[in-house]
Amino acid sequence: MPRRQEGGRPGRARRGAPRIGRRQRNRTRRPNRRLQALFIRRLVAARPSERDRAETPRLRRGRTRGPGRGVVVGRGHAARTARLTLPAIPVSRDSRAGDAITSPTVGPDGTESHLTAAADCPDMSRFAEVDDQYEPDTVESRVFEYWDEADAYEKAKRHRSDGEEFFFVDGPPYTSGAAHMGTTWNKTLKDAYIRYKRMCGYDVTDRPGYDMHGLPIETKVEEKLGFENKKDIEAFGEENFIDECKSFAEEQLEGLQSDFQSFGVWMDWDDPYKTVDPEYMEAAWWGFSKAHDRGLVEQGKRSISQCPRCETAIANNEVEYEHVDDPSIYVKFELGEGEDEHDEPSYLVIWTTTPWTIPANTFVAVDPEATYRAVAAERDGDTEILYLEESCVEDVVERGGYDGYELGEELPGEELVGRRYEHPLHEEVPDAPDFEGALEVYDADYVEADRTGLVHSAPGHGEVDFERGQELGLDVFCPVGPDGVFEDAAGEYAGEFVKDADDGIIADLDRAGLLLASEEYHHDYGHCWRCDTPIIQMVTDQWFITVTDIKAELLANMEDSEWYPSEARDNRFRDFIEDSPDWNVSRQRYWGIPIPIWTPDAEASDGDVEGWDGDVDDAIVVGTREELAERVDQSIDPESVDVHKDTVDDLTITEGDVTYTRVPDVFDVWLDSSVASWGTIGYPKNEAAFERLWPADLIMEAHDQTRGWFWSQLGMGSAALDQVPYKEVLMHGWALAEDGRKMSKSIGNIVAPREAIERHGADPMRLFLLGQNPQGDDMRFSWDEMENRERDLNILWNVFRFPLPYMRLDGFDPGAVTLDGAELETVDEWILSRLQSVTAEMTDEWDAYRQDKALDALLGFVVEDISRFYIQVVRERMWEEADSASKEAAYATLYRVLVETTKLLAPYAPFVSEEIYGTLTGEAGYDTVHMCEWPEVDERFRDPELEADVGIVAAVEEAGSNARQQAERKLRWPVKRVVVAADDARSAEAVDRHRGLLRDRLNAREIELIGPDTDWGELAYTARADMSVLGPTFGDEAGEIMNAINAVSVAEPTLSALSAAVAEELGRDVELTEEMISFNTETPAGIEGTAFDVDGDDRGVVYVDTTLTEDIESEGYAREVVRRIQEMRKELDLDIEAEIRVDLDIRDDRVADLVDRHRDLIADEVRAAEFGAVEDGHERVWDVESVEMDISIEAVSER
RNA sequence: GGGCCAAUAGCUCAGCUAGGUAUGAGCGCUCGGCUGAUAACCGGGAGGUCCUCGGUUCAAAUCCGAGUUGGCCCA
Repeated sequence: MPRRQEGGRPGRARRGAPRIGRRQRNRTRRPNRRLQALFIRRLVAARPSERDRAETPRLRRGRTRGPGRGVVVGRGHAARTARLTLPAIPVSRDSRAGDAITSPTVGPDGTESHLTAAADCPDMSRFAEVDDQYEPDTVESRVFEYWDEADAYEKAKRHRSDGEEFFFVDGPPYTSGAAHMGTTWNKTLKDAYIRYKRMCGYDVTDRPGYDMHGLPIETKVEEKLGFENKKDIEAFGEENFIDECKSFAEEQLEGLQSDFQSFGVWMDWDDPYKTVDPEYMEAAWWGFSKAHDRGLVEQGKRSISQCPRCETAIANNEVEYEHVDDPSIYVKFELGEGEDEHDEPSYLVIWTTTPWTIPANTFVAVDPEATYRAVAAERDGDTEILYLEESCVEDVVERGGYDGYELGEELPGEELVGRRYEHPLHEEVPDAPDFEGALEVYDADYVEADRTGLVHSAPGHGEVDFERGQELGLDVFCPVGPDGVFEDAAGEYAGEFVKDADDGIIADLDRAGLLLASEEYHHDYGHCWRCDTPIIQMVTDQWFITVTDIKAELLANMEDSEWYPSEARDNRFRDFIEDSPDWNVSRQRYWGIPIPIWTPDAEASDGDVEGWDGDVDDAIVVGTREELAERVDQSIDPESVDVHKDTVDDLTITEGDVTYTRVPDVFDVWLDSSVASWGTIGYPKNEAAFERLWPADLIMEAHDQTRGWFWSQLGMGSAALDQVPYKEVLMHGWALAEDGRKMSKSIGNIVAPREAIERHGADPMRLFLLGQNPQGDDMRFSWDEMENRERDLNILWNVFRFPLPYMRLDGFDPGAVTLDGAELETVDEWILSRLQSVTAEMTDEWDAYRQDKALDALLGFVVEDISRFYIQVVRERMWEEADSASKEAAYATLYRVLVETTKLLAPYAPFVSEEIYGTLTGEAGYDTVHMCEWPEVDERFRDPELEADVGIVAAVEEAGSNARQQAERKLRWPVKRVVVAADDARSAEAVDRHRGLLRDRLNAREIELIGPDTDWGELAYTARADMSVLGPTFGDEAGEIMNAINAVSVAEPTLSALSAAVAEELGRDVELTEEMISFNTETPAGIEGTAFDVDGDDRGVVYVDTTLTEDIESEGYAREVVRRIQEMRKELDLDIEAEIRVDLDIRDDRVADLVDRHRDLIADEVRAAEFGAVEDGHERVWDVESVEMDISIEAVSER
């Protein structure tokens, strides 16, 4: 398969070129002895021209080491460079070259022909030497470069261009700051699922998006330019300011783009959708105009959160709550004459933390159901009547510093309703509400029996006050301007910033004798999320999409989307929809999509025209740039016009006598992203794509988007198209810091993805992130876990590089030596079956959006099955020098397993997968592993019975190792026999079938099997109680009986024997049944035994007979000697093939004699040319099983 | 202040929907083994108030209630 057939640039394609940029290592790589032997043997036969090439690996040994980690050149990677120089073999997209191993071809010369000498192999780059150690950064650098050279992303994408389309929509991150761990998790998930879907054959839409408008950027730019408020912006000029915002947003975008690319996200980085592009802005206009067509747009007064610095409404979810100290005042509102029976002055007592809202007080609210008391409170001989909710009386009187009080009449809240009172600040604020209906007590459902039980209500400010005021038909009085400064209507307070006016208001109330108590209150108060200014509630004119009118539709549409996890949709999301108010989409700012509404303007019109009366039917809502160009008085080009505020504000529309001017507001930035599902495909301009793709197949974001993007899309989609714009939602959590709290600057616990990549690499970071449950739960960041993932990949790396030297030397050709022709052995069949099971499990998990569980299965397979079992068992077969069917089968099996594993890993760790895949497949594979098909289960290799067998055998082996250790018999010493007492036929069967395997693994001379129906002599038995049976039967006594059953031991495993023993233990008889107990065997003396279990179920016992015989001792000691000599060879840093002379002095004649019997074995293993006196060699005295051995060695060549 | 979610070994988490001895998993730690993948691999061991307090039950990590801490959302 071609990889950039124009080849490498000069000078970089030489095989064996010095490698730079690798970490310094102490160890040097030594070719192993068998490899040396092979070389020597083959060199003899090789022609001179071939010899040069065959020697290449030797030359590499002295390779230059580069500087430390971090400086990466990566040109020297043998696989890559070789690939680049080789002639290209064109491969059509359908040729499925990567699957050659599944559709085997037989070599032209029959099965023997593939084992050619390395020098003859045309494709030696395959199975090329790789780094000893997995180093993420060098792998990643090489792969980045390779992707670039090979156009890997484009190829992978093009490869699926005929596939079924899958419309993924990227939720656009906001372009401020750099990528943090949460965004990183999000993008990594997206990347993984896109890769997975591609591997499954889909043509996936992968256009990334960026949210680039809005107040956050405005405030950053204001900061940069040193602006204080809107007046500075006006002085600077709107156009200039918008330009600044645009370039700032673009700058931020670049930072994000490179961050996302740094951890291998493959999206269409050359063509992201940007909410600031005219084409995208048009999508918002279009959606809004559709909502207008349905009558869902209106202008109206609403109580909103206003940032007085930014001078705009901000969304509730843009309000951040912070701890602050505010005034906490109790104020007496004097009842009017004749409003009650008392002669003393009477007051309604209210409590507030916002004294500045008192000028706008319009009514007092009570709970009609609650009980109120008239309280005669006395101070300095004066008595006054206070009306309070009864549970609040004591507290208020105490705060008021009264000398004493008497409880007067008791009355339900509804009896207070209708009473009139005087405005407490009517002197300071002459315009204060006193209109019809004002200054009265009303009932309201927001009243609680808290503080005083009476609530000061100002419909010009508070949200609930406003709503109740509307219901009651009360006028709205709000004497505050958008900048938070009191206007003229505020009387004496005019010109003062509201918060600054608090003290004066409190003083005035005090002077009027209306201040009952004044304290400080520590609580959470809303602040502007951008500039940290305390927000104020006030009523202003805003534009709304009246989503409350289509609430039923929203709920019904919501049901059309599938959520993972599903509870999120049915709880949080539904709740939010049900409670959501109309959507305020207007902002009184600059950097946003201008609201496309033009209203009749008396001043701009010729002749006698009235201005707009607020009826939205009289307004013009423009839906597209085309329409704009057609309707406006000025001449503009719809293709090129930028529709930002500075441009469109100058455009007018004239129809008949009436000239319309644009409403100056811009959209709430949440509206921008709400149209992403059609904005990203260029709708309304690009209708074809919309028809084909919309709605989105999948979106995935964190749970904060329930109230954000999940909601805004549903609202906008429903308003514009009466449909939910997405089919599936994967809702993940937040990235928390190691301490379990959210990452935040103030706490200083932020971990940037860059830091994680530097410390452990992008693949390990991705593995960590993708190993987290993606459904709803928050993720707890952990350096430890990331290190573990790096270690997992290191194991994979070792597994992958282990067979390479052998395959390379033998010229293994996976195209010729296939599984179908191979004489598979049991372990081969087993690992292939495991591969099928893991593939099946992973596919299920991916499809259920639990890629984390799929990853667990994969890593378990790599670590447990391949590394700890298969490789261990198969090593000897690979060491064989001669060609053999067994070796071929091992090669073919391991090759298949590794390639498939790499594919399964590809969505998680795209870098290391690429390198492994490239090295394994060479020219025969796809240009990138990410073009591969997701592995399918090959039923031919699936053998659940065999998997169960080996599971049992592995359990027996583990137990055997345990028993060996208890007997203090090292694996180096053979044991006479291993007895397996199987509890069930299935276990016996498995052991019987795999005796040979067990014998090897346990270094036993013999495996003896005791079937389930046979007792083995000299065994005692213990019982284990089943609490689920004991509990219901014995109730209170169950625990005690359980302990007794577990404690006793009997000679035979029968109920009667046990009953007797338990009765004795307990001191009384209990009636036991078979169901209550299960018997376990107990180790007899002299022989060590350990129970083995499969998935927690005991299946039998393994006994290791460690009786020594001369034969065993002889081999055991000999191997001890070998081991010591090998150790000493290492200490001398001898080459593997270097021959030595050994001087062996064993200070025990019997042992010396035993060892001597294995002289040949020792000589062979340690490459001893001779035994004899060593005078000036390396000498050590060892203690082997309490026998002193004096060993000296020296290299013979040194003499 | 309200809604939703979480809390289990030093770390990251299973187990909780259908209550039944926490032989929990991986990693880490520790002791031992292996030593031709060796910064790999294998075995043993230590390590838990299952956040707290109540309740239901013969029996609660699991079900119920209250609280604590953390997270998200909303005020």
